[in-house]
Amino acid sequence: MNMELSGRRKPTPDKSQRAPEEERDYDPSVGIGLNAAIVAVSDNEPVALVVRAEPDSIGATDMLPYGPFNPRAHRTLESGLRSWVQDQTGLELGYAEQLYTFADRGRQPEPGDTAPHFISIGYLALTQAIGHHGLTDGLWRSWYQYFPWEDWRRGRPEIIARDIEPRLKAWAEKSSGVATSQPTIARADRARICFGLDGTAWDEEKVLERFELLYEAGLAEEALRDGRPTAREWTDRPKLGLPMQADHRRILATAISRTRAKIKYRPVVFELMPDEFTLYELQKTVEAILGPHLHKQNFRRLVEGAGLVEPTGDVKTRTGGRPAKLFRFRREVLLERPAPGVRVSAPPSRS
Amino acid sequence: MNMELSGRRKPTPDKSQRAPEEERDYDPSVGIGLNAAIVAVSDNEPVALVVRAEPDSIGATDMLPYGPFNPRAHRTLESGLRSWVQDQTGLELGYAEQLYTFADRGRQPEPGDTAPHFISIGYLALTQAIGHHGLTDGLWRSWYQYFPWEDWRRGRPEIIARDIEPRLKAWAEKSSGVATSQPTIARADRARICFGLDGTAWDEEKVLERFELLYEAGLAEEALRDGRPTAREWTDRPKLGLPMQADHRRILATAISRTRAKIKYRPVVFELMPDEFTLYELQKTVEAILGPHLHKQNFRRLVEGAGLVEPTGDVKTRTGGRPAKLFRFRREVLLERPAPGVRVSAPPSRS
DNA sequence: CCACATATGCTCGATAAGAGCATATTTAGC
DNA sequence: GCTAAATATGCTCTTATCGAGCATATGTGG
Repeated sequence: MNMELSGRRKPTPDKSQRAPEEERDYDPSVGIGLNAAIVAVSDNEPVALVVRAEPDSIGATDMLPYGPFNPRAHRTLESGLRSWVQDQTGLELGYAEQLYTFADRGRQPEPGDTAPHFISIGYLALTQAIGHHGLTDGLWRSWYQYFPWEDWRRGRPEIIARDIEPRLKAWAEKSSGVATSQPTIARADRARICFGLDGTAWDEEKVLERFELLYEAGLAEEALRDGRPTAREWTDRPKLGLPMQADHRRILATAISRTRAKIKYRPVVFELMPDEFTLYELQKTVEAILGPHLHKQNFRRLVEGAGLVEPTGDVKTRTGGRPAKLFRFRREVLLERPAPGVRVSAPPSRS
Repeated sequence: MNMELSGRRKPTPDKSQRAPEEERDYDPSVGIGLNAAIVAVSDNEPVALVVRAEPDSIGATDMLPYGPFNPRAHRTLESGLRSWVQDQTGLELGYAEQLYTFADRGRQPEPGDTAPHFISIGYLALTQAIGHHGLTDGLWRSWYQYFPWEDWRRGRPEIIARDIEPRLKAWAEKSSGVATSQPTIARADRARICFGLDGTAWDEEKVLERFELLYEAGLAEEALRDGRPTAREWTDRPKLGLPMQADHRRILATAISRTRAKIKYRPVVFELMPDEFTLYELQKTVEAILGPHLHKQNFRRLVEGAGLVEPTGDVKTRTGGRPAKLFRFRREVLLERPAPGVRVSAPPSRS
């Protein structure tokens, strides 16, 4: 390959600032897709906004709202994303942040050297769960339908011990063939760490690692579609979550990872809440995302003590007991300290 | 724009999986650049590997190793990056992770609708500081040369009170003109939070936010180059750090942010260390990156207590005092708990 | 009016973190 | 060789934080 960037040896020409890029051999057959994982919590269920492919077409799967990045029409990646989401679903995004850029060859159907390549730039958006009215298209679907093993709200999900653990163990047995002198972590160890097997603690943030492991082991339907070698014996296996189009499930997994991580150190839960809410509703929203149950009194102390909320003065009655005070988010905290999140520690794992 | 993705309304054609992307209007004039912020610590100085443009050419600036992504030659983004770095500098990368994808129009010289657009995918690599031998090109340069206000190792850097604070205050005075009914944070507040003004605590992780603020205020040389409106009165101002080519300084800022954050919760310091090291050397490396001085005894307790290291049995003499035990990284921790980092808390800010 | 459910305030003990004291072992200078 | 200085290392003490439980307040439904 060329070395033209080694400016010290070989001076770049006059128009120095741009020059290097223009001189390179560059492949124009790369498309750039913007993908949005739009997350909300509706009735204590964390949901993502998906668009359905035609149900009766073969291989129809859900997909995230997405569209190509057009540098002429879009000033920034994020504005391009917002415009696509608006067009496809009618939703106007609030909070949004970039997640990751995916480009693995082979992570799309019909791979091959001749196929044009696509890069997916994934975004995470947090919003309130507005009803299906207001949406021109798309629907809210629980993210646990795509990742049932992530739902620990009622204890350790059965699917892990029943469907995942035995298959991962089998996959780990026939090790990767390649000599493993490398410092790569052994398959069995990866499985144990990712899924909390053999007494290892469950880390709710490892959503992406878990999905990647299942994909690699040929246990995600997308692996079959992509023609991965290990996927041949797959057909008789139970579905491990709903598949999605292209690499969208991977993007959604990244979104869940990020959401679970960020909720702990930045006040992002409030993007998911209505203007006024009770502390218990707030707690339930956090639990919907993180899984385990939290200690109610300590949660109160934490949230109030951090100055994240202020009482509105009103109360919410008909809660089945003593009326709950209503609170609102104190936006001012963003101006104070480096605004903390809802720090919670996982309870002793109930496996 | 088109709505062809709304599959529920308008069925996608037969080859359903690929179809939507191919039908879109997609602009092929987008180049994809891979940029590497390669970080090491040499003699207690955090350094990045940069390639110098010809010194006597006009506007010559440092740049990060980079090259275009070529989907035919590169299986993944990361492998493409490794290959570019190897070609340009002779360095073989170890640890690498993706940082962010930048694409703002206007964040490059000669912007305009006719100019081709480039997307920069930034990567962070951590490595040992090998000598300049072994490098075919490029040099290690302290990252504090690009961001002098980030160097808190000898207390609060003077440049903040002398050069930055007054200019940011002036910039905040003539507010953004646009009516600020929006919940956007006021300029003065942003400056205060980013740079720890008026008694606000310094957050060493806000490296990117600080640089973005300086750019926006027209105080970064790149802003002048990009023809930003506020940059007109800039010429008589002192340089605030060395500028870099294109948006490379922004990528480096992101890399520093990520490094500072990650070192606290993942054992990534060890990527920067030789195989054997003393605890004091380890501490000095952490301090080079994070800035403030740490309490030596507690640092020992923390690192040893977390099981991150094990003694080799040897000692290092001629340290100027009692010989220090040598340690090595216990790679096994990666197989145990979700492997913690070197948790450190900032000492009371010495402002 | 009572049983019950939820909301909310407060305390207690375990643990981890910040800070300092004390001791060990070397090098440098006389 | 002896001593001062420098660094390494172990231990203790205090304080902040967190998990957990008890107690009380104030509604709803029968």
